[in-house]
Amino acid sequence: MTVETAKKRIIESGLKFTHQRMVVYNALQVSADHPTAESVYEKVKEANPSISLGTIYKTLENFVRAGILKKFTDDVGVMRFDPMLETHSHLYFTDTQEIKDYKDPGLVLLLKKYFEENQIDNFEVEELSLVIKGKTK
Amino acid sequence: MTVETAKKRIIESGLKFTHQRMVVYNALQVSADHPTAESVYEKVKEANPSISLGTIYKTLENFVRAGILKKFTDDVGVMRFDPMLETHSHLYFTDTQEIKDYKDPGLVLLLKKYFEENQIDNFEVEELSLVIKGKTK
DNA sequence: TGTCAGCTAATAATCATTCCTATTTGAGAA
DNA sequence: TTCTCAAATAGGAATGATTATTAGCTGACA
Ligand SMILES: [Mn+2]
Ligand SMILES: [Mn+2]
Ligand SMILES: [Zn+2]
Ligand SMILES: [Zn+2]
Repeated sequence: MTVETAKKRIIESGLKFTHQRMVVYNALQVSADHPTAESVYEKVKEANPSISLGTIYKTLENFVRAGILKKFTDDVGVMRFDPMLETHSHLYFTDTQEIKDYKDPGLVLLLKKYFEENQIDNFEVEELSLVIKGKTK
Repeated sequence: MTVETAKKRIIESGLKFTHQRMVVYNALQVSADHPTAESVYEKVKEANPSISLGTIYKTLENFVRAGILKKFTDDVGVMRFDPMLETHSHLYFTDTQEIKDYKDPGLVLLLKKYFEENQIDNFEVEELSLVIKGKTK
């Protein structure tokens, strides 16, 4: 079932279906955190020892271009890949280094409304993202 | 005058005053953009050809630790140094690659208030920063 | 069954940043 | 003023993440 879903998703995004793409796809769907290319590599390599790190990078990049994943650069400059496509913010845990999703439609609306009412001179807002740093309470 | 101000600022931050520190300090005070270590190096090297890139990095880092500068990682993962110490946001110009300051106390209050009223489960917010991407209108 | 465009593995190259170390500098002690 | 020593610097090597290159492989399709 997971295999079929993955296959379907990959093919309908316009990419050819391959074993490597499937395992990378699945690794991301089950990940709660926001894995780096390196951590996807480590995970995938367990069952697929011959896969190369370059393929991981290229596959992730292809998925981003195809709209299957998003990517962002974390606060130390490392690329993170994110299977959640809807607009959301990230919580940076300064104690554990985790990055968790924070989805809040109310906040999105609030910000959108704010910038509609308070235009910035000579600037057209295209994308807003809030970086939230803090720690476990 | 600039020299004396720089000297004063560096010494009162607890650092020894050196020529290298002065020129790096001044390069940042006059910069409108948010320079990288490399761009500070290029600028400073004109009048100080023997300064080394390692010294630029170390000096900038010392200034950050001393509270004279702030630093952040831009959207492609490169370190940026910022002489504006007060809380503010950054406008990322997707067309020109510029990063400009956007200071808006109203927005800061709005966000602060929002997160006081809408607590996040098991998370204590320490720092909020809004990344604003867009282009010249 | 043969072809060919697209994939992949392996490895080299790049880029930003940090580390290392021999040498220099300069503030304070004598 | 001269001496001394910790701190600072220059220059280059090392590191880590990412991208580029390329030769060989694979699988859909004629
Ligand atoms: Mn790095
Ligand atoms: Mn990098
Ligand atoms: Zn996310
Ligand atoms: Zn700024």
